[in-house]
Amino acid sequence: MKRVSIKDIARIAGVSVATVSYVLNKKEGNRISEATKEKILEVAETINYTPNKMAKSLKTSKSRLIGLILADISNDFYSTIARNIENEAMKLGYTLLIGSSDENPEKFKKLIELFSEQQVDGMIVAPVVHSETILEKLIKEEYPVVTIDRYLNNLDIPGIMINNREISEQICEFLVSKNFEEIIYIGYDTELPHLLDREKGFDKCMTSSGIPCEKILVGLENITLEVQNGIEKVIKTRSRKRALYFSSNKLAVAGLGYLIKHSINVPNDISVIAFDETEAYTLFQTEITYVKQPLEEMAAEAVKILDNQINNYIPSGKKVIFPAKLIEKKSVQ
Amino acid sequence: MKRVSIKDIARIAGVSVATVSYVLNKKEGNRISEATKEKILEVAETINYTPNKMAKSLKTSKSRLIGLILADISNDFYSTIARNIENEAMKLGYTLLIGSSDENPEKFKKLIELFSEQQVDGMIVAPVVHSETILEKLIKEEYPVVTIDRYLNNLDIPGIMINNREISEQICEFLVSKNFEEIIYIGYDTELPHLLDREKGFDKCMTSSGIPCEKILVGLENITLEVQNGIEKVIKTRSRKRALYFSSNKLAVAGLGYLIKHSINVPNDISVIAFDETEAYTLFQTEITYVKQPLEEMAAEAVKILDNQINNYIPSGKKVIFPAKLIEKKSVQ
DNA sequence: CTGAAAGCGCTTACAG
DNA sequence: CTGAAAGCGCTTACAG
Repeated sequence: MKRVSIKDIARIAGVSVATVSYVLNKKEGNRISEATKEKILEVAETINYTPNKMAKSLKTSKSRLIGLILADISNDFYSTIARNIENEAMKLGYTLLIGSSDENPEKFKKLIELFSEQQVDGMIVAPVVHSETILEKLIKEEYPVVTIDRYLNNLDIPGIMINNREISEQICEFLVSKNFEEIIYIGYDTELPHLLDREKGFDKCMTSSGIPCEKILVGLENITLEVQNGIEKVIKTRSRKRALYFSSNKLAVAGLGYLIKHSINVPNDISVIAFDETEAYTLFQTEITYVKQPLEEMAAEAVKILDNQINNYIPSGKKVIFPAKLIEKKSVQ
Repeated sequence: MKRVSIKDIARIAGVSVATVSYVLNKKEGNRISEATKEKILEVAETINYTPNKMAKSLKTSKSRLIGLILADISNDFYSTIARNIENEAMKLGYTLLIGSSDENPEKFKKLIELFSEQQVDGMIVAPVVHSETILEKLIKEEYPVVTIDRYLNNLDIPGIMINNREISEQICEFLVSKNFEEIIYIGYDTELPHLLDREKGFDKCMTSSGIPCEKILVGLENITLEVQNGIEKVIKTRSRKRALYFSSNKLAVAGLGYLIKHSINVPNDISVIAFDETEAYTLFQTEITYVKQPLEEMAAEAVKILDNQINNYIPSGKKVIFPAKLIEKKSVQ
């Protein structure tokens, strides 16, 4: 795999590497004669020249690389974010490095280090718990970083998120208005602030409404079993008009899987509302009422802010908050 | 974002950059005294040194970067592949660049060029139609490339795939053994060889069995509508014992969505068998009988072969063919 | 045990 | 209109 370089072009065309560099980068501005210009382009073409962006990056300190760290690229929700970010990044001429953290702070840190050694111009990350230290180190170095989906307390990094607490309250108010006798929140047992916000929204509304409620909180992994056991236990008590509120797509899929398996009809036997979209909902017997995050707009904004930071770094902890939307279908009655 | 370099360490520690490089890379082999070694490590730590992999790559011509090109990273099937490749690549110390081709040869070419300019050590790609030229160019340059999931005719690149034709025949034989009066294949109208293989398997078995069959072939995009119209048309004719054979997860999701919407019961009204796994199946009323590809093993093998090619390039068109497995559930009766 | 020097493939002020 | 030269941050044979 012998690479051809600007030097080869220069030699063959009988000019200096400087001249070659100027015409290849279209920075001649009338400096170079048409003749040499054509010659150089022709040689580049025939010897099949591919520019070495590493060398360029080394010289210019700009890599046109962006690092993206999400919890798990094989999760619907994150792969949709990744895809939208890919599209936006490509538009601006960036190439994407991707890594999955698996909610593991060690892995998260490892990825940050890997990407920063790789000289990415900036990163878009969904931070995990206990990743404050590594992120603080990054901002101390004025490394452009933007968070997406999640945020961490006391961390001044620009971020893109939704109005978690408010939309959660809205969901609950919506459920309250339907006169349920019991509302069950299925969430994560976690310290991630954006998830706690969803829980807080639930708590607040439930307290003020006085409707009996229950919470099933599961670990971030192996959720299927925990969710199903949780639902089973709660449902065993005497029959009531109940609603299940799933605070993520994965939780919803786990829960709906249980309902299907046990022939529990939605919404006749129980109502369901869920966070996030997923293709899986389309195969469920009942169209699911869910909370839609504007992922495309969020991705676009994340890339835009990151690009701005890359071009002109300004310390900032500004959060851009997108309103999520409750999409009413047929799973709540 | 001022970067600290090996030079800074050398200056502060009062040694040469060569010495610093040796201890940082653990290539001292007794050359360096414990004292200077410690000193260097200490300085590196305190001034927060991050190695510049680009500079290293430039010098060594090894980037430890792998480019991954799939059709669409937001598609379940591909994001699972991506995740598995990520895991394997990380184990071997590679970092992943990712891009989606959207089945578009121009985009595919663009990504290949981008990645090769970025000096990736190798690429794992799911080639699209009409991507022969760009891939041939790559192999002429002895650039390590491995295909996954798909392959192209007359293209000598190592590849990982499943036994598409054989498993498709098996599926059909399985259906034939169930005495269906009509079997309907839902596939893509495409030239992609691995998909044609699935169709050929179907054709062969159907011809020999003599059972009436039908094919619904849809374009690679906007499949939902086409699949649903196709099924609707076929189903209108007088009632028979029918089976639907979906040749991809996306087609299956589109088709099952139609069945759900029209309250067509599986397997009582119609049987269903599908290629690939997807989370969505778990929310369908009936457990879907499907073809499982060993994606984890395939990803591991792809990375392994690529790594071998990177370490010691050998022109090869060898295909590693993994057997797919028919997982019998309850959607065929 | 350690350092000076060349060089990877580029860009870009500077000089002519 | 064009080129010589320095330098980005590294590695590595070579010399001592």
